Amino acid sequence: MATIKDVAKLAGVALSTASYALSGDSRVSAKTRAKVLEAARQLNYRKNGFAMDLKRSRTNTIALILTDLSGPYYSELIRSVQEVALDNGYDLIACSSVGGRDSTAVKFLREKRTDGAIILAPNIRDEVLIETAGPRFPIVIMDRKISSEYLVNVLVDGEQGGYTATRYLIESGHRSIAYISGPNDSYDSQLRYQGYLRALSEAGLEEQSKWRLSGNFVREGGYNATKMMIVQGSLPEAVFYGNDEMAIGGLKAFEESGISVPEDISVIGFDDIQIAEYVSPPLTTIRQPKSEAGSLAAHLLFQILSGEEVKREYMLTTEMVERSSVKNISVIRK
Amino acid sequence: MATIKDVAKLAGVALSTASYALSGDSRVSAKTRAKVLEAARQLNYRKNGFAMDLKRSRTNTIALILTDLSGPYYSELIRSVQEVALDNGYDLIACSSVGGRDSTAVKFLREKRTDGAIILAPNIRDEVLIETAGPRFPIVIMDRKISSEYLVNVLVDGEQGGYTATRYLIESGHRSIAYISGPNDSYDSQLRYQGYLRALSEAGLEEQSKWRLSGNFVREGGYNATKMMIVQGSLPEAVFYGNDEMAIGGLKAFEESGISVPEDISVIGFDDIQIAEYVSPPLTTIRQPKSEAGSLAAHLLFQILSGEEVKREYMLTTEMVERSSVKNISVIRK
DNA sequence: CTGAAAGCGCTAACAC
DNA sequence: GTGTTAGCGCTTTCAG
Repeated sequence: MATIKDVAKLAGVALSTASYALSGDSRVSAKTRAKVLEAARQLNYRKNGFAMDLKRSRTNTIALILTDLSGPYYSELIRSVQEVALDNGYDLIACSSVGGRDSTAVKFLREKRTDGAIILAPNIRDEVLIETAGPRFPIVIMDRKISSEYLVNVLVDGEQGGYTATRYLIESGHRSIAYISGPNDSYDSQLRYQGYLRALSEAGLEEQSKWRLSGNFVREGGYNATKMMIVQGSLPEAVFYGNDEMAIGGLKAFEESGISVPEDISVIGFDDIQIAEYVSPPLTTIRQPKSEAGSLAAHLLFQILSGEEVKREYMLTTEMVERSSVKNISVIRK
Repeated sequence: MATIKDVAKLAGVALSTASYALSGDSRVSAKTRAKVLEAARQLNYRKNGFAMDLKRSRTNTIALILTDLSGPYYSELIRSVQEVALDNGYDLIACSSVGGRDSTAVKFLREKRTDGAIILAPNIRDEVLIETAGPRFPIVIMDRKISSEYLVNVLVDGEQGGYTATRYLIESGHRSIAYISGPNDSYDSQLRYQGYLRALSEAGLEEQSKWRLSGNFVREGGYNATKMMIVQGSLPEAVFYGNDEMAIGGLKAFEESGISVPEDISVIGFDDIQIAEYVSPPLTTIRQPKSEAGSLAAHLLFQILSGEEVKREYMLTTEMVERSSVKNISVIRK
């Protein structure tokens, strides 16, 4: 691999001149620059990124850390982060946190291979984040609330969202409402559940333990939980799925059992992933402001990087999206 | 930021001893190691990844380069690449190629910030790839066919897939079949189109130009193209969408217009993305072996990295997935 | 087992 | 304008 030294030698100039020419410094004459560029071309010279980063001690790159690089939920968010990064002239890399403490994500964090990071990976422990963040390495956390210096939280009000969803179901005349949760240790799932409970108790309704199932936030889990409810024989009037993926799994389970949504049972999801409007029936759900959250997170990172002050916590709100998976049965009741 | 030098000083040992201790070299005594580790802890020492990479001149990281970090199609593929990378003790980062020659992807490629790369980004030009690949930097290309030293192709037989899809439609009794294509410059779209044409001509059918529309491989595009066909007034008996996303958009357009699938018109997609079986009706489609392709690509990369010889090109085949969006009307014809 | 020293490839003073 | 030089932080010979 040719180095800048080789280029300088071939061009017959000093090392630094080559460096200047290559980075377009105005000091070098056009003629010299041409010579250097030509030499670089001949040698198929490629600058070594690490050497540069090491020297500069900044990378011009931020990391987006995700538990799983796949998954529909993240799509919009990634896109918005991407956009903001590009606008700011920064590069963005996505790393996965699968593998726990040996994961790429943790390694990149610990070794500070980027200038900052946005975290959406519940499996990374709080301490790692707290230890890693610093005045020269800002971190924006989107998947939980941690109060610590140098850590900024961008959150979505899941409690309110859970409350809104449940409330909507109740106002549509439903009295028995199941909640299919995400993983038990999920911050988001817990918040939504709190909201669900609040709406229930406000309406004088009691939670029934047989109607609290876990679906792990995945389609398959929603499907299984729903099947289980069906097999048990007693169905609620409505079910609130902790996210859209599980709701979609649930829809399939209902369909397979000849139970029609929303005629026989109402369904509401959470997130408003892109596919939600394409399933049948189109899914009524609680929209999370994914793009907004992503943009905000990225903007905050760049603000910190450029020395501006930002708040420690930002709370975004959800929004009800009415489609066709919930039926208003309050009239029938009368 | 504390450096290894500070650690060595605090621990009262030489620089190299600290380095050895930190990397677990067996040369240092347990006692010394403990001293060093303790000093590192006290200083909250973090090794500088770049310095290490620079010295070692390898990164232990591979890059997966995607046009768009989002999108459902990639999910499974990413997951399988991830898995193989983890198994091989390598890190994986995903970079986007949006932004063309200024994109993160191109920068990482040119500056060789990883040990190798897997490409799934049609917007990166052939030359960039050819110039970048080398004996010390293997590249696996999944989105087109390029013959060049150091470049390995992992392809899916789209022509055969397009043929199979169309053939299936014809055998189910359909005589007029539309094709909704991806972008015109898409290698994949072209291949599928070739297969479509082959099946058509083999059956003595003619392609009708009014039934060749472009949907750009996105849901919205499929929706619009379908709407356009509907507005034009004359519908084919079946439509072959270049990918599932467009087919799902099409399904929605049909539903909105009161045209029922598959009773009034048959629909077939391509890819078999996860959601395909959850839409209504469940989508009949051509399955691309996404996980297999991802695993293979990653395995090849590691084989090359460890000095093994591999073939230049690997071709994977597709598979028909029969669900409910195609109706057999051949009986009716008789 | 430990320590001194030589760079990895590059940038950025600083002197000419 | 151009060249000399001192490191960035780390690994790794090579002597002791």
